[in-house]
Amino acid sequence: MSDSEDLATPSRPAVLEREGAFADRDAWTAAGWCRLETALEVVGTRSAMVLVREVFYGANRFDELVRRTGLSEAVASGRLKDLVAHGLLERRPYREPGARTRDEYVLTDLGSRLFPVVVGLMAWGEDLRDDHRSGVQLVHRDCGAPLEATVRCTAGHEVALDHGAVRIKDEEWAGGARRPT
Amino acid sequence: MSDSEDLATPSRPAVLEREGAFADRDAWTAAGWCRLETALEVVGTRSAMVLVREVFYGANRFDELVRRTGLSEAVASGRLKDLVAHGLLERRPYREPGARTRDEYVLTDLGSRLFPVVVGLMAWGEDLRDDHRSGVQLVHRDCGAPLEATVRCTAGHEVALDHGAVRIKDEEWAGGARRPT
DNA sequence: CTTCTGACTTCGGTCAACCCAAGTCAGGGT
DNA sequence: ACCCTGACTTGGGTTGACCGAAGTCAGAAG
Repeated sequence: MSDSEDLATPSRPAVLEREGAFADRDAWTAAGWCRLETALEVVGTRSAMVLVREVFYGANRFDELVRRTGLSEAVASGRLKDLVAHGLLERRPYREPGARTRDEYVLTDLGSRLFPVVVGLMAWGEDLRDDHRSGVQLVHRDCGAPLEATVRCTAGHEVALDHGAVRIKDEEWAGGARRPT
Repeated sequence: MSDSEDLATPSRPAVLEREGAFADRDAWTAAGWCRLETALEVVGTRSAMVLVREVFYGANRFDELVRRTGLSEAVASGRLKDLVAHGLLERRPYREPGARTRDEYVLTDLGSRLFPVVVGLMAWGEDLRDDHRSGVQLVHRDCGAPLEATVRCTAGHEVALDHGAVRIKDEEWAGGARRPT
């Protein structure tokens, strides 16, 4: 399809292909539908992300999380509540010898599934600054090579951007509603 | 209960191992160092993310981006400027027959490297809502299977959370500074 | 019982991220 | 020359994300 205008001709970077109803540029707005926004409501803030990061790094206690994230206690406290409420973290009691029992925050399964996102953002942050030398690095424990996030399909193929496609999940069902939340 | 103070024993979810100077919980604060924060300064807002998403979906023009993201023109305009300034997007002129030349926004290489992050967030958003039926779906164009983001090392091994480690990239160099930002 | 300490909560206050509505501005069409 | 349209910009206002400092509160130590 020679795009009516000549705009498809010059080296245009690869993007996702639109399939089905999604192909019609105006029939659909991903606005309220895309789960990206759902995700961002929970982890779209700096405080949420750095807290999650620190939990990945093995910090679990309130004071440790506050100190290592640099957040204020108020924000840390509030955000931790959110993260627990949304099921990313779980509060569980612990007790140091000679101290009263307290709660620590540990990753749930849902929380740990953010791993690719965290890795992806860190890797991209390096690209952004073009700084692959300073800062903190994630590596494979076994072989020492740095980590990166990749995209693949559930069938196991690695998928580059120009081999991906977007579509509406359940067109039948969605067709009726035709409206974001 | 056995898990009063022997807090490492009970089923504790996997996290990253801390290596080198990073092993000392107090010697280091990732605060200003972690590139996660660098990344979030640029794409940490909802507006930035949804714009990037729409560009991945093949929207390039201002009005289209505004309409499909649901952002106000003012926010879209400002954010697009940021994204161009940071090198995620590139402005390039186009012209429809019988209209004056305008600019459209296309992904740069840097921008397209956010692909795993976008996929990861979308997949995680589904887990969060436990809704794998409605909304928009990314699939492998060739085989139709849904996409997911995974973590692996540059040597090609797939890396689960409990096989990853954190460390300071250049301890020699960083040791002198010992301070964020 | 009192003290101490870690984990919060509450209280101002700032700044950034949005919104809607109403301009402005540039260039092709007529 | 004038109009129209798409791409912004500006203005006014709300909300949400943060901060620092000052409480509160529960329970082990003394």
